[in-house]
Amino acid sequence: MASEAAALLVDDFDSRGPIARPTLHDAIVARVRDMIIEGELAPGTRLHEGNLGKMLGVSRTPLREALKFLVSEGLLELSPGRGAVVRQFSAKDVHDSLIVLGNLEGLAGRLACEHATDAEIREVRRLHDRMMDMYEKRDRLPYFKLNQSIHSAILRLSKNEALVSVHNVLQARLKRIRYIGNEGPEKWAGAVADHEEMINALEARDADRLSKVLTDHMAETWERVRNAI
Amino acid sequence: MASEAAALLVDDFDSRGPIARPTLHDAIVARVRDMIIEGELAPGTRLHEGNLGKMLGVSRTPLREALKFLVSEGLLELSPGRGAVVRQFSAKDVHDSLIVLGNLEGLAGRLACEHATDAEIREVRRLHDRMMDMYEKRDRLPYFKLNQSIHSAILRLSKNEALVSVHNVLQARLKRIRYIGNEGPEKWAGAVADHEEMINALEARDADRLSKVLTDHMAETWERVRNAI
DNA sequence: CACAAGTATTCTGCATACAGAATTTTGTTT
DNA sequence: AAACAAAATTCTGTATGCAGAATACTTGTG
Repeated sequence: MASEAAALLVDDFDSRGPIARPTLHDAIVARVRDMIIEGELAPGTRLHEGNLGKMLGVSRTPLREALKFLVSEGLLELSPGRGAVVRQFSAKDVHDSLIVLGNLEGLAGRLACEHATDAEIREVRRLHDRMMDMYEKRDRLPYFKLNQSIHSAILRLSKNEALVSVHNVLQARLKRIRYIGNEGPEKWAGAVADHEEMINALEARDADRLSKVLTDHMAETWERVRNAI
Repeated sequence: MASEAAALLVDDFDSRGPIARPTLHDAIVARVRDMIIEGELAPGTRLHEGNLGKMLGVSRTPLREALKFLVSEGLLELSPGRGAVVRQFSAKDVHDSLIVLGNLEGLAGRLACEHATDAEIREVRRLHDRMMDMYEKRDRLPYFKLNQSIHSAILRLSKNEALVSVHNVLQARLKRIRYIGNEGPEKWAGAVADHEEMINALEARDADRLSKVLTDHMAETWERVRNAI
């Protein structure tokens, strides 16, 4: 039973090495998180433990544990006596989060200039160039994904676990909104210009410049996204 | 049964108004969090669901849900097949977290200068003066608590929910360490001087100055705490 | 026909039961 | 006495059962 249920969710995994193998808990969390981010579970939706559990092929117990986890991440809200609800973010919530994200990315950029190796920076450059290719072709989805990768990479290069972790939490809350909020051509061009400056600043290890670009870039993200809320 | 268990943990609560009344879940989370922060559950301790549950007067189901919540907060780690363990923070973890906290408080100060009302700033001044009284008397515990209140107040005055929430998470992770890490007289004096500058900058609504003091103050916190790890 | 009260149903929150993994204890051999 | 193997025990992970709250439905009344 346990293994049957797990089979539906947990990918096969050859367990060499001491790496923690994915648990059912992790799989449920990841799955429900994706359902929220991709809009399958719209904000305000009340999560029905019975149905959702049947849908995922797990019983209520591990599902409820996963939901509590997502409550702590801020993706769900708990309404006592009536279970979990997909959290609604107001325009102010989004704006506030973007301000914090901008600040965190600014800090990450600063630290990355200090701690990244040359090889790591070259790797970001490769991501950047591939992203620019996609921009030339106006191929939105791969552009979007590479864009995300570049930001994640800069976070990772800060070599600051705590920073990565809080950034991820905030990022996850907004992912859905940023996913819908697709800018027009003019704004897209602006974003691309920002990215040119980012990679240049990183290669020059100019912490102040990189930090500023990243923070400002996030402020512009608000402009791109605000009317999509 | 449910109500009996709840009685052990959940304070009595007259339920007028639409304020969410504390649930057993919240009570367990708060209780275990406190046990970790106060060192009753030392880092590395493996949490025994049976014992801990009996101790708190709740069954394993809601306890496990609470533990998952605390895992997401970063206070516990999950070791598949062997339950939850109180997370150990390395010196680097603490340092990294303090850097992020410093940045967040800096941002909070900047925003507080913008958004706080005069009355709110006067309220912080009152906290500050009371704290200085406690410093004169060298009364450490109330000093410590007032100190925390001032920092929380500045966060709150930023009027940025997302900022408050990520700050709280990081703060909780370090609370235990900061609680032990009691500085000597020289460093204490330095911290007090920082606080003088903070309140002055806030009253002058000098965002740059307040932001800088807060960030630097956190860097000094590292010096005060580093040998306690 | 609208609406309120009472009833039936559904759903959450918690407790318990059970299987299998992890750990400890015990026994045996060298 | 040390080291290994096997058995017994404990503990986690999951499923299920049950009580009470929340919701939907039904029926009676103005």
